[in-house]
Amino acid sequence: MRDEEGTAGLGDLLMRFARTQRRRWHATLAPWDLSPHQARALRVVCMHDGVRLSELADVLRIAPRSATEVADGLQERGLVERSADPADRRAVLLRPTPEGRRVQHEVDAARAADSEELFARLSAEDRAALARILRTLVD
Amino acid sequence: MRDEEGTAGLGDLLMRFARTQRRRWHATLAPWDLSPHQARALRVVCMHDGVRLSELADVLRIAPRSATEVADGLQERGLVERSADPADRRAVLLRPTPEGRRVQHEVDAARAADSEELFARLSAEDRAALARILRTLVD
DNA sequence: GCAGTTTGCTGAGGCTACCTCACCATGAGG
DNA sequence: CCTCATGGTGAGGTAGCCTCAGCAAACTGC
Repeated sequence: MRDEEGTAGLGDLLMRFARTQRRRWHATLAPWDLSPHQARALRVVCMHDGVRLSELADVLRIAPRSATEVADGLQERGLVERSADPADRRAVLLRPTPEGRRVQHEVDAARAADSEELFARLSAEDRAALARILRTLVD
Repeated sequence: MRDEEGTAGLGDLLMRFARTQRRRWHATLAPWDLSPHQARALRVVCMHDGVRLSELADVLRIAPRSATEVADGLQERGLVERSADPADRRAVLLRPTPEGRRVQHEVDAARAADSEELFARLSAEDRAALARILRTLVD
């Protein structure tokens, strides 16, 4: 464009690659029939081992009501279970089931493998540079 | 994670930043009440000046039926108009209206400004490196 | 030419993933 | 206690996709 290779081009490039990556992630998730949000939620639940719905909503950046639905989906598949929060009887704690943990590990491995494949064409230096630059941007 | 800083971390970083960028783009678009797809479509229509719905569907990577809806949205706002393709009377050519061109320029400028702000913390070298690396990945 | 197939668009209808609003139960602070 | 804030959920709505069927126009082979 008439942009002498400015930041707009950078943004486009990034968006474009992110789209590819998202598409691939979606495909990676297909065997387990999980949506990206569900996979992220499962991950969070497995990490913290006992997550409130409101926290989940916060992490996923969706409305609390929508977190209920994500949790429903995972619970239907038997990957998490709702339990009472001993500290607050209003709250619901999401905990992973053994099956949930298993699936989470599988998904994690699949994702890592796919990521590896995706970034394979990059040299070690470029990976390091990319990581450094992205960290600067995310800060 | 237990990933000795492998590519999974890279993918996460990228996704995370892409999310930020997407959110910002969405916010940038708010004044014109356009969806990302509509903005992309408007851009394509302005670029090529005469785009078939099927081409649009192709570029946006959505089903042809959905391209009709995107076009409907832009037409309702008076940004594009449907005209007959002289070469194929089945086809519909999307053309920008003067208003459409105006809006497209404004959106483009807003996007460039936002992008500039977003990447401001990067040195010129880092921008160049990022662009090079992303181009490698996109190839 | 002209039947048969393909192509370009769109109406109808459905799904998913969001949302807001209203509600209930519980907790926290005068 | 009485009020107000908070955590989750039922009800109901919307946006943006999809598939499928249908129609008109364009190709294709005989």
